Amino acid sequence: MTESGASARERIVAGAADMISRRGLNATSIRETAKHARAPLGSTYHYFPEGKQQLVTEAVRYTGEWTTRSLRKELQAGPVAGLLAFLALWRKIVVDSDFRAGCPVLAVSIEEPAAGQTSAALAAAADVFAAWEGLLADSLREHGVEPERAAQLATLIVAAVEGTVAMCRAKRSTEPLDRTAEQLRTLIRAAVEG
Amino acid sequence: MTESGASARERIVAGAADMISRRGLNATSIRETAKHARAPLGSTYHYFPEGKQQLVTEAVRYTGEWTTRSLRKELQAGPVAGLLAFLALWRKIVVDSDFRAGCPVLAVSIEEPAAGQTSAALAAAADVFAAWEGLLADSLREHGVEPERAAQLATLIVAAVEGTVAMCRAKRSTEPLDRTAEQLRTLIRAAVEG
DNA sequence: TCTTGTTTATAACAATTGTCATAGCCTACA
DNA sequence: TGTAGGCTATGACAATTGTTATAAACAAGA
Repeated sequence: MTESGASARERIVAGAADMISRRGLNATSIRETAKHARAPLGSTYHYFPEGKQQLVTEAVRYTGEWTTRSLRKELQAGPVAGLLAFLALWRKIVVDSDFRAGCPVLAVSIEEPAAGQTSAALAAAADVFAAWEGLLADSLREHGVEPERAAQLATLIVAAVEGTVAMCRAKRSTEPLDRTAEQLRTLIRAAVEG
Repeated sequence: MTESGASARERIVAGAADMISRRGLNATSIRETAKHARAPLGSTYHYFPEGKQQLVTEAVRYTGEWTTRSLRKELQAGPVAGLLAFLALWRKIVVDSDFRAGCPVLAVSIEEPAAGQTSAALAAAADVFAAWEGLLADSLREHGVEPERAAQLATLIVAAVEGTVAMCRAKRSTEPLDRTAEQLRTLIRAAVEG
């Protein structure tokens, strides 16, 4: 295994996730992904013999893993802290990219799979959403929120964050994030205390 | 002016909006848009001399117009009724398309404009979001919600709905919409009554 | 050193993309 | 009837797409 910094394979996956988060799924070509990772095109099909579908699926999972790790860690300080960290994570991506990048999981979710077949990448996206919701719902329940309300709130939080990030990109402003953050924070606080 | 049902121009715009809502911006080609509208490719560049950029921009505005019209009408019965109608509108699109279609405005928002230039379509998307937020915030204020809270709530609602539609597509289920609907409804009710 | 398996390097393929040009049709008005 | 202008039809262009094939370079173990 040849290493140069991270492995070439990992660089390709991470680069694909970044490019998908900017341009969307279909506008991200394997050639440019390889170039972006300074890996040759041949290597891409060596590492991902099932082609683009496989690469995209792994990119979604990759994004899911590190965001989930971050969310789980921050939730140890309670649901409000977890929410704020989750928001901060996406805010950084949006701001650092000058409003050009967002969430690759969302990007994959809104591009129709090719005719007839169900997409592995889409299933991976659903899993990531479910993981986030699960972590948030668990934390809320641990802080006294009844199960059904916790599940509803978790879904609302994930959906609102994803939608807000997209709105920030369109408006080229972080104001939507500020507003959503404020409302979600008071909402969680009320649920936990009530 | 040759009419066949709606004008060819309008058919092209509406078809483009539908295709973008399924496949995303970059995967929607002008050729297929024309075919989908049963219009010749030549006509597309006749009606939209500025090319794809213009067509996409008009598709976003088109979507914005009829959703805004619907939202404004339903809000006359109060903010909760408006919310429910807004949710029902998107639910119908998601369900009728077997979880393949979503919101074209969101789709345009998350695909990076070509290097350096700012995209007219992206600006149109921002306008649509702002229009929805404005209508919701106005209604909330009219029902006694203080201005800042109304604005925050309006942003949260739009973001949550957009995010939820995407989650429904990934999961191939309307459950996210059910959960979000429930939470947003009680949230609005509390704000209006409080 | 020789050999085996991983990685890279190139080239080619059919298909599709946005865009443009040009020639024809076809309707409406004089 | 004729003529102008909106619309259609068709074809071409360079570029890019996903994918496959093939051969060279390379690494490490025998």
